[in-house]
Amino acid sequence: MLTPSLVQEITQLHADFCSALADSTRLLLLYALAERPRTVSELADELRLPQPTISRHLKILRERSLVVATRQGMSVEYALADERIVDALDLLRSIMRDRIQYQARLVAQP
Amino acid sequence: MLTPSLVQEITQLHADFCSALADSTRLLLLYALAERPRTVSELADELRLPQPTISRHLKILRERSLVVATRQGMSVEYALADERIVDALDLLRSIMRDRIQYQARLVAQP
DNA sequence: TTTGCATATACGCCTATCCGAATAAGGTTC
DNA sequence: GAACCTTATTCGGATAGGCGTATATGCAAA
Repeated sequence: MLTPSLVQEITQLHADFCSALADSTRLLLLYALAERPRTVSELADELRLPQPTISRHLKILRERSLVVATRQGMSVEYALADERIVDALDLLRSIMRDRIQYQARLVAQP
Repeated sequence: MLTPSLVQEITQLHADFCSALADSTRLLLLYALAERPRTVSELADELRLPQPTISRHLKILRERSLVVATRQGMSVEYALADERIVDALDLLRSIMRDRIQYQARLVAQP
């Protein structure tokens, strides 16, 4: 049953997390930060994207508490706010992989 | 390291799943279907949304293999394609809950 | 085959979001 | 405090995605 409180929580889940995950650049940022914290310019170098683009995406991730920022001297270091975020993404990836395998098996059927 | 194949996979993860999850109506549909399969009109009743709206969202979920459709007499029954989809969403929900608790604790600090 | 129910699609409009380019803001170093 | 480095923001234009309404399609029962 979709109780009002569940509806409310799912609405917030969308507003906070899911809509933030709906951009491939932001997914790449999260995976890059899953390895280790990085500064803005490091991220811009690694993703080969303009620095303003990176900053804009980091702002969205920061506002929704997916990443945290700490100043380190002249630069700002970003890190994942919760390691489990990539766990959730990895779970989706394995679902996706299994689906592809299943579809490939269907095609291979005589 | 963001290897080309990882970048490729994440790009597809976004295109297939994450962008499909970036709508609160679709999240509600997935949670409704997590309980039990339902027909289009049942879903429209439960979410109190127009039938074309439900059909449009179901099409998106179906195209990305998040749900599967089977005809049952005069109506069409939809079901989750993989139960783990809601597991991933539930993981995100618990991250969200923990974050809220953490922030509440910060505010409560003297 | 005609009628009717359930679902799917088309169209037009509106809003949200992304990007590139330019510029501002915040710290650090000298 | 002036110059510099890093990061953040703003602006305009382009695009994608959502919704309501109307309508089409697909089965099924008679």
